[in-house]
Amino acid sequence: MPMEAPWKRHLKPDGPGRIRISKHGRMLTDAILVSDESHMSSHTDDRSPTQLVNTASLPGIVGEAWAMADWHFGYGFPIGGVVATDVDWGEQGGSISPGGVGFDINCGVRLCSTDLHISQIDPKHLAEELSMKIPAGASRKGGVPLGNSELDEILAGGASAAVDLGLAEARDLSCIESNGLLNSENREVGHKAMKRGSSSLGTLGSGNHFMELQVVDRIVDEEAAKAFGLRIGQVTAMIHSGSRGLGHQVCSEHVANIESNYSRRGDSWFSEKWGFSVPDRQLASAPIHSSEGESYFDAMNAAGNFAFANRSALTQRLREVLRNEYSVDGGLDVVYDVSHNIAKIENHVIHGKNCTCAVHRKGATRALGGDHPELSSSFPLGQPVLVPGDMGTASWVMAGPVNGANDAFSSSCHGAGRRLSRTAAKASVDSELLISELEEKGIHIRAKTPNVLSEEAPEAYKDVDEVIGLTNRAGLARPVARMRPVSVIKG
DNA sequence: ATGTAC
Repeated sequence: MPMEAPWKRHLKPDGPGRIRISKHGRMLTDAILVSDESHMSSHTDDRSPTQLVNTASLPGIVGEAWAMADWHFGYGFPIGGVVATDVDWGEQGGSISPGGVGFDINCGVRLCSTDLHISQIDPKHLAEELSMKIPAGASRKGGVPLGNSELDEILAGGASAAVDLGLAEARDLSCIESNGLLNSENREVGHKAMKRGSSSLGTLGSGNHFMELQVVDRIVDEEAAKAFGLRIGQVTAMIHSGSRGLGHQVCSEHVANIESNYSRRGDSWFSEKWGFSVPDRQLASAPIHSSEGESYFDAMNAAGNFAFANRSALTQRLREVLRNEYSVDGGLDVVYDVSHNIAKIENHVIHGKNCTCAVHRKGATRALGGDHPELSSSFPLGQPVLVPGDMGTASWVMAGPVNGANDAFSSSCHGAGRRLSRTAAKASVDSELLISELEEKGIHIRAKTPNVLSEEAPEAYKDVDEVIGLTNRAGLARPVARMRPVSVIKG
């Protein structure tokens, strides 16, 4: 008989949509799962709450360790995890950990609105056109070739550098998280990562990445939907992609570098250099003000800028396709663009005290209140929170609070969350059958690799509507509008 | 997620 996971004896309901794991063992803080009894019981894998519990022992952690409603198993940290550390903790600051951000640095979602009504488009034809014009799949084929100086401009300037290079529109910038720009002073991105970035800009990638045309099929919050420029029957476009091989390379190198400072000590991993101890080697972290910590943070931001530019370049390709079909570009505007794999320095009030902290969001979306200075009064009803579901069901737009911050360091879920592992999904789903089933539902899908389709099948994901409901009940973000897919491009 | 193994 396998031993029961210790956290199971420390669970207690903590209001609607929240289950608290009280501090026990090596935890420095409590942990909170956005979940309820029925949602909990649908999870047969105990490993991700164990991962969440492990993160609560990161040096310098503040508040609680959170798992958003779409939590599932990840590298060290659970996906859906939100962990904040005090940047002024100890001699060199609290933890910064590459595992708390993920391999696809600044993977994120962009939602675009159009002037088109669903009755004006031919989704099957557009799926075909998009599949020919949007570079997708694991290769870099079709990406924008960049010289080293151009690539460095992107790493320094993010989405605005994409505008300068003619790969994006200036009017899009104010509708991107952090205006599409993260501060990277040194851009210490190795030559391998530079090479991988030299021809992958403007490519979708593989796995759960996609470009999708959708139709707004439900409005829950009329006022916010109107403010976001959304209405029933309208065609929208959603792009889910990240920093491609460049970000992956940056993460791999820094994971290796930081992990190399840890060695086994009893049942945990210890860094002599920093006096840090973590229960899992994959949680390896460096003090944020150490040279390793600063170097990772700076390179992570550079890779994050690449991801903003990548989603910008993909938007431009989408505009070209629409321009070919209609006289103009379909009136395509960016509603918002969010990151769901990033660590950011933010000010928060924790148990009544102000704290500058490094908020790690790994598979979690920022959800700022409408009065936050960054939104500069453009979203008075709360920051748009973009939640892609699965390709056979729907995606959602939510909104952060009207005022102030939510309890999870202003964070929300980032998707439906995986129910089946990639391998389990591949074993149980026939991709040909899936294509015809989706076609019958009016969803036209084009994929570079059939295997990806099985991995991404609707049954591989949790019910997105349930995840949205939990997030709402937990008081993190409120649902605004639901979009149903009609044309889907996969890698 | 990923030049899905250097």
